[in-house]
Amino acid sequence: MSTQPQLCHSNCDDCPIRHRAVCAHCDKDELEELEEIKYYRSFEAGQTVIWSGDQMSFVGSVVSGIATLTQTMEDGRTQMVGLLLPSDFVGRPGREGAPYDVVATTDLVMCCFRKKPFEELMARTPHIAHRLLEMTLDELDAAREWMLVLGRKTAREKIASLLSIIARRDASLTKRGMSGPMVFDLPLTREAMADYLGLTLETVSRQISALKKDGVIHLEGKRHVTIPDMGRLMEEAGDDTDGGFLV
Amino acid sequence: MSTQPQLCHSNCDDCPIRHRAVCAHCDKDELEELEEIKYYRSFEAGQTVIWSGDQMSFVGSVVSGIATLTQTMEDGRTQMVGLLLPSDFVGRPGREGAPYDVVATTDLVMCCFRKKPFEELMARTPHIAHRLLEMTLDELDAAREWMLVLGRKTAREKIASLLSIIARRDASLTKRGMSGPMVFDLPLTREAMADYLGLTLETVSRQISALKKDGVIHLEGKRHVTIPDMGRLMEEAGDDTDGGFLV
DNA sequence: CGAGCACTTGATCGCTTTCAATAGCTGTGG
DNA sequence: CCACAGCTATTGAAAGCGATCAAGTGCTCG
Repeated sequence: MSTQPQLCHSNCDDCPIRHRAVCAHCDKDELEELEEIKYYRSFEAGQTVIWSGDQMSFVGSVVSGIATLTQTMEDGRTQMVGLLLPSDFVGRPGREGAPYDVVATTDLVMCCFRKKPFEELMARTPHIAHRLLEMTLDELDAAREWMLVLGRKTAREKIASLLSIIARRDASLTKRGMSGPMVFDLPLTREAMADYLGLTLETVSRQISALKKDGVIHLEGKRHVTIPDMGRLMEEAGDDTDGGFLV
Repeated sequence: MSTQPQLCHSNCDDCPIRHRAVCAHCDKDELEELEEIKYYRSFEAGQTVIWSGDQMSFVGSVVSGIATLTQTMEDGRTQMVGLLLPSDFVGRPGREGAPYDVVATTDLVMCCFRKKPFEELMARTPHIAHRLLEMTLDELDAAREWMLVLGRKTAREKIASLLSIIARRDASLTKRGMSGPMVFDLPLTREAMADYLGLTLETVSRQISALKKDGVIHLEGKRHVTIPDMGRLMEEAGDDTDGGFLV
């Protein structure tokens, strides 16, 4: 919170999220228009990117790092409602205020577009509007999957679900497959996992210990996870063990 | 389940959802194109409109009645993930299979478009694509609000939240304001409410009784609700009591 | 009048929360 | 180098809330 966001610069050609972000379908001309209204911002782990209720002056994509969307009740209870990974889009064209807090949970780089020009560009660029619709539909699917987790799964199933989501995303980013053991680092604290799953951090800790004791996962330190058998984990999550291998 | 869907016909000009549905921004020409690929279908209360996993041959709008989107786990636990009211859109252009069961909870009339032609039309009709993006963003907001309810609210707060959502929607449909007592009929069974809120139907019943005993709501029969003080209900829901009066 | 359905209410159980203590790690300063 | 603060995480014990199991009510329809 004490340091200012830092500015840096980069090029769309060697952008790591070029083919997955909101600009994925853009051709050369469209990309040039985007370049004119774009700028990069960096945030440190823990920094708040956008405060709920604030006016939003920009929209943009996560380039690297992880951010969360959270809602807070008056008495302090909080629920995470979005987990933003590289290529995910932040902001809602056509809306004024930000409805949720956006917080960087790791060091974060964002590719930002000034909101007004972006909206105008979108109005005359079907490639962007179309891609944004696609991405919004994906987010809606993820939110609905998440609702099943929140509403109907046990604490143990919730943890297993979250681990399997992170494992699959990690596999798709690093392009390792889903056969054989999967290894990754948890990008979230126990408290953030609790906010994701509608649990307390104590319950998260207990269930992770239990999964470890039962051999469903292995832990090195607090964050480094190995999953020896992905099918086993998905059974624990209460998910179909078959199908769903394309991410 | 025993009867077939019935077909009927109507005109866009006197369509009750003309100004709110996916076609809201369409001009005369666009509307004519839509008319060519549109047809109406009726469903009886309890009928399944779309089975999860099926190919979808159409997309469309709810004209009248109420439908639900639900997910089911292998062991039978179910979670409602969408509540479809008049003007809401069903289906996802660009996707093949249906990810959720769509069930009519009341008698239902839908305005359907054949999927393939609709997708083609959408590709060259920004008005439609733009409106669909707007509606999808609204749905995403609703889903995220819902996630807070599922993850962090008590049973009593969940019931109060659902009642306040239904009350507000009813007020916006019937164009009565939110001042003074609000009166409406519950469109959901106790079981459907439980599926919506991630509770059991017994808990729903108990909490409704409790809210009634405490004078937060009045009941005539099982379904007819009067809310003497909307502010009080919103306090019970754990929501901000101020602001948020535009629906 | 009885079957079926939606709903209510009661008693008990058990999972998750709450409260509390402790461990392990990192960075700071005497 | 060690003491200590601050943070994250683990673990234990007890309490509470919602689930489960089980009757029972009231209504509609045949």
